[in-house]
Amino acid sequence: MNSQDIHQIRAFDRFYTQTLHLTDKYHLQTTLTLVEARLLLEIGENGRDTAIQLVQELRLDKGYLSRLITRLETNGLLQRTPDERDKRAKVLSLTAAGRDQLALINRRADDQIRRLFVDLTPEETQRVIAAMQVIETHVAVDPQLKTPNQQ
Amino acid sequence: MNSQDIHQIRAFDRFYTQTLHLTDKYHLQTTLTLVEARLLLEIGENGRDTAIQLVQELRLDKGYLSRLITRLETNGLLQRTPDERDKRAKVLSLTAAGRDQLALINRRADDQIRRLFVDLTPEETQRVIAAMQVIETHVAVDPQLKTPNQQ
DNA sequence: TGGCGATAGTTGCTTTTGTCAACAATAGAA
DNA sequence: TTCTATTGTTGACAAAAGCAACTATCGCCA
Repeated sequence: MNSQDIHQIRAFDRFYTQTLHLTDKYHLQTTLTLVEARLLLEIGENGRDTAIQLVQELRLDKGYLSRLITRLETNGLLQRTPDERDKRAKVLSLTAAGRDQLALINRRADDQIRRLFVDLTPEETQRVIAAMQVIETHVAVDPQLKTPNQQ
Repeated sequence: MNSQDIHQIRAFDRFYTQTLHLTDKYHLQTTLTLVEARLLLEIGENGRDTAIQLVQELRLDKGYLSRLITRLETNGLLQRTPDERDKRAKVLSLTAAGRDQLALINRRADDQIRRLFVDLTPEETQRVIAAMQVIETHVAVDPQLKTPNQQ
């Protein structure tokens, strides 16, 4: 792999981060911060999450997470219910309002994707999607991801 | 563009953000924060930057930026020299130490890319790069990027 | 069974990061 | 010249994130 290749890949990285500006994708025009949106997403998709699972999946400090959850609970977006089997743990789930909020976020994210592809012909769109699949199936997962550095 | 397409694209986004974990790419194992690394990168590549240009390019608050620059200057990584033509402005440039640090960051970023591609055959690598180019040439730039929201 | 190290979550405290507004100095146009 | 816009700095503050100590519970095992 020569340095020209690396240069191109890094250029793509920059392009992708800027264009898709992944950082503010989900919480666009909601009152939620990015982390809160990610929390909602995670809890909403997975169903029965517990705080420690989120700490691992989202790589957050547990104290920080605890406060985030409290905030979302205060805002009525999720609820903590005691875990029957493990009385230390609390199972997190979205309220109806939380599901609404999540649906809104998803709709916005979908819209954003649609806008990015609006000028492409169906053929071009398919080419891009195919290209994404090529990348996804070939590029290895960075091993550093597997060694969480949070407490 | 159907919802299945959108779903795939969003899945790719998640994959890409996580795998490349773009957020901590540049400052890996250096003493610099992400923003500082981006600053160094920007100044290093562009040569004769001025604070206001960085405000626009990196979309930072100018007060915040001012302090960041001070910090990097204190650490001996860059210097401010008075602009001849505009006495309000100061031209920013890397010191030798700054260039060293930047080189280190670049080396680390390159290494990370290399690690991600290490298991691919040369042919697969070329396919991925080609796929990236397909995406890059087809996907539109998000118009929101063109309307800076910083002061 | 009960004692003990590990785990889940909360809380207080601190640091880091980012925002906002006011300000001085200079630029540039009327 | 005078007035407004621009560049950069600073102070005050708010939000985000991290660290460490603590409680309650778990689960192992002697």
